[in-house]
Parts: sequence; structure tokens; C-alpha cells
Amino acid sequence: MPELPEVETVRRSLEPKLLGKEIAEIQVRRRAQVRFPDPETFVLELTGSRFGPIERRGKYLLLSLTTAGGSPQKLVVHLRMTGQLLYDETPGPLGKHDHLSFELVGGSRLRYNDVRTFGGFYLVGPAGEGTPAGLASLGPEPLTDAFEASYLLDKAAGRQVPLKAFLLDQQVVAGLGNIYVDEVLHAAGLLPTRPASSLTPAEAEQVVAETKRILALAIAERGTSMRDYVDAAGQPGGFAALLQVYGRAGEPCGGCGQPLERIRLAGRSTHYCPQCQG
DNA sequence: ATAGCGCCCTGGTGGC
DNA sequence: TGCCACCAGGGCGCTA
Repeated sequence: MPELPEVETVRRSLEPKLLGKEIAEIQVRRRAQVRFPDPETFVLELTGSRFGPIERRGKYLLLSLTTAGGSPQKLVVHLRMTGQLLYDETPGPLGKHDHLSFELVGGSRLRYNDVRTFGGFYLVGPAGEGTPAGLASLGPEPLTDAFEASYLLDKAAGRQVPLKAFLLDQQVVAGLGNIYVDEVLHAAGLLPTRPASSLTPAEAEQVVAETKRILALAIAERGTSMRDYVDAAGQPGGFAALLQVYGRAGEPCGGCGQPLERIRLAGRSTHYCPQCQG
């Protein structure tokens, strides 16, 4: 399940492969994967375009392209649960879950594979039309100075939602998902059920500091691979071995030795230590 | 406005 | 090649 570190790893692994490559042909094998505009226009507009730099915002990838005529284009991709962007130097046959294929001049290929088909492509128009609503309303990037304690306290004021749901909210901070929220709350020593409005200034400092530390470490490890996640070269990340609570219910807490617990919160499985986070 | 819940989708797993 | 309920969860749409 790609969250910020996984999407950043895809960005880093994909950008050098795609930079300067021209799209020769596009196959849309599952139309619903193209969210905007209609698949025919999508193919028409992008065929013949050339890839430029790739940016990331939260869990969104923003691929810059230039048309043959020199006009800039922006292709937005969200991988959701099981989406994978894979670069094939020597393309083989497409598989059951390969929903989009961009054949590149020179013989390589950019392939989109998505078992659960939740991901999506948006070719954003020059005036921003087609921009996914979630991208337009994203909160600050957690690894920038805009994400700091006073901001978080301000956002938390009056919010009765559990901290778990609060940090999962992409309008609060961009890029955290189920795995990293559990890790951050454990590292900060806060119960995921605590109302957001109960955060003290010192606790907000802890949340911000641990978010930055954990995300930076996870990026350095090239992300977390539980089931599906791989980078553009098909390589898994190494952070799963460093997870302290996610997926470890019943195991002893690394801090105090008490068994870790798992509950259902905000519609998500939630892992925590009742002692360290009490 | 906020909070909570169902839905989308497929494959893996575990119980019987 | 046994069958089936359940779980995984990001974002969105709906309700109160």
C-alpha cells in the first residue's frame, strides 16, 4: 500500500528511466483506470509527448511531459492500494493486471499494473481541469518546514476525531497512510484513540518530529513492502523489517515488552502498545 | 461545519 | 479443482 515513502521511491526510480523518452503508443486495456479525460482524448493528447521531471505531492505522482509542439502537460497518477508503475527495458507480454501500457521510442515500456484497480490517471488540462479533488486540497508536505507543531495544533483545535483518523486525513498532512500513522503514534507515545483536540504543544512537537524521522528513514530504506509494493524496477523496500507496531499484534513491544494490540479504528486496522502509548 | 460508515476491487488466508 | 467468509485500505460519497 504505497504511502509517501513508497511513492517517493517510485518517483526516484522512475524519473531517470523516463526522462527524455518519447511515447510512441499507448494501450488502455482497462478504461476505468483513466479518470480524466476520456481514454480516447487521453491517448491522443499523450502520444508523441516526451517525459520531463517527475514530482510527488503527498501520495500523488506528477509527471511532466512536453508535446511534440512544445506545450507542457501534467499527468497525475495515484497508485492507491496495489498500483505499480513499472519500467520495462525489454518488454514482455502484458499480464492480466497490466491495465495501461506506454510503449516508448527506443523499445522500452512504462507499464501500469494494479490488481485491485483502485488507482487512476489524470491528464490535467492547462487551466488545471481534471485535477483530482484530493490533490487540490492536500495539507502540507510532512518533510517541509510548513509541517510544524503550531500548524498541527491549530488544525487539531476542536477536532474530536481520534488521532489515528486525524493523521490519516490528507488535508491535515499529505502522504501518511495506515502503516506510518501507527508507527508515528507509537514513536510519539500517543494512543491512537485520543481525540485530536487533546494534543498538547509538547505532544504535537513529538508527532511532527517522529513523522519526519520515520518518513525520512523509510525513504532511505526505499519504502515498506508488506504484500504488493515494489519500485519502478520491481524491487521491494526494506522498511518492513524496521516496523515497530504495524503487523506485529501479539508480539512484544520493543519499548516495554508488553504484547502489542490491534483494534479497528477509523475503519482501519490499528496497532499500538497499551503501555507505551497509554 | 464535523464524524462515521459503506463502497469500490481482487487475491490470500483460515476455518470447516 | 473444496467452498466460502473475511480481510487488506485510500479516497470519495453519503448521512445525520
